Amino acid sequence: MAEPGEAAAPPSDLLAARRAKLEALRAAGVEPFPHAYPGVTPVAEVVAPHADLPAGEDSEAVARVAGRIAARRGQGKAAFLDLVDRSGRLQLHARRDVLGEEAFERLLSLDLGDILGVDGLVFRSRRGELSLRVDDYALLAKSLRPPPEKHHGLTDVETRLRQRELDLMANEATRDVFLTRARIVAATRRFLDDEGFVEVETPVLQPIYGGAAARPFTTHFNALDQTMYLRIATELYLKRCIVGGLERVYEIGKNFRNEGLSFKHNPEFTMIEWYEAYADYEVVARRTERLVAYVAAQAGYEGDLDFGAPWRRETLAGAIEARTGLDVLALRTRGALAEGMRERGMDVPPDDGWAQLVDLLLSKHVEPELVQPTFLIDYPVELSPFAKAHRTEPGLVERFEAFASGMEIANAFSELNDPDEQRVRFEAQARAAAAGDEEAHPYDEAFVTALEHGMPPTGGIGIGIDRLVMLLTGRTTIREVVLFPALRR
RNA sequence: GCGCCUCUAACUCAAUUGGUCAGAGUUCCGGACUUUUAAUCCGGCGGUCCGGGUUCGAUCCCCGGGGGGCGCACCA
Repeated sequence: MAEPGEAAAPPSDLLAARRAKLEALRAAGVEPFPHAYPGVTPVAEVVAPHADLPAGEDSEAVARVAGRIAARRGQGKAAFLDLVDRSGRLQLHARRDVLGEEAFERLLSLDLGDILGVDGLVFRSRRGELSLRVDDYALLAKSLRPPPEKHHGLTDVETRLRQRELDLMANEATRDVFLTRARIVAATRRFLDDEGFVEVETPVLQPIYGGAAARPFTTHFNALDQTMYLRIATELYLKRCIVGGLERVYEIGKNFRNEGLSFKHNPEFTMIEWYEAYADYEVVARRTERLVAYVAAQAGYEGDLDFGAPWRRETLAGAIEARTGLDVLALRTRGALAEGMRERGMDVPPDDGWAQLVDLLLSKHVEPELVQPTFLIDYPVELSPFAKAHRTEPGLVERFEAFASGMEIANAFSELNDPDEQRVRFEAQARAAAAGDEEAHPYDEAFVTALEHGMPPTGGIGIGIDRLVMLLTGRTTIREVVLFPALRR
């Protein structure tokens, strides 16, 4: 790989040849980087109306298209070029008797990867390919580097991720993923907007982070000479919006967590959180089912996951017992649960408390089994500092997480709105922090003060958009659904 | 952070497991060709991630470094 800071410029005369052409074009009075090319029609819209045009016949339609030259097949006094734009690919037929010798030769001297605009007549070739006869053309931008291999595309994972523009250029499947991602986000907004939610924007740069168990990215605000954090969740500010009376709010945005990379973790990732007054977690669960089913349909999802409501529901404790035989609610001390785990031959991390062991059992023995969309409900309070106590089960809170394809995709609660109880929870987190838990929640007095003004009963949820996109596009790593994922340097 | 694997032309791949074998296709250059579509045909340019070491000789072996992949750890 190239050294940092140095252009990745191999000593190749491929580059010199392209630069020489650039200068030759300028010398001939051709502007290689013109300002605009108005009136372009996507090639898919050029092709669509002519499905019935017989082979070998001209239409009466002319069109202006633009895109990148992807292939060229010379024929002496004529040539075919393939033009690719966002919507598809279209064959061009250039003829010397139509263009004249100079324009024809100049067109053929262009390189693969150059951006070209064309006016021409729609026809179908003898071999049946819908094509455009080039009547006039303009170079719209000269490409000074060779594009990826035209048959095999670009396969090198590192190049695909570091130079996503080349991946998008060469691989239609990559373009499809990100177009689908855009549809998923748009459909999510549409769904919530139609149900009376207000989209808001809360601070990304925060004096105190909170709302999740994670280590933050830390930075410094020079003007105030104070430490700032990139948010790890939008939760606390959104609940302050509920206190303020907005009643139904959502935010789609990036969160940042200073944790490891994996197929399902990127340090910055997109989350939607919504909060609705007067709702509990059951109301939120039902809305989640409808939202995801709607989004999947809008994204054209045709895979094996059935997002139709209702999703399967299991209690967390029941799910663990069914798969390990351990009743974590009966083994309610660290010692008892650890003993039970050891009896079954499981390793017990020495520093984990009871709640961490429950979390471990969940992630090791339950989560991977949850392929079809499933809600796990009713979590231990120790794992859930912002969730309201369960109305009938002592020691539990009203919380669910949603899973699919063995991966968590959402986390929701009946929100804790008792400020005194919230203060107690923060104090417990502070003790955990003092004991060395780097992911304990910092005490957020501004949030508690807000709760003291009175927050209505509220249900809230966070859904990982990247993971949802993974499910709906059939990708198995988050890097395939994030345009520019985190890589070393 | 740990373990395993990996790095050959701009791109997609092959080869040697120490010795005139670093090769093919794409791209690009030159030539032929007015309905091709991985167009075809002829000729040409171009390379072993970096730094050390062993050796008569290293792309191949050893050490160190860098990038990447997978797994683990971490991570609601």
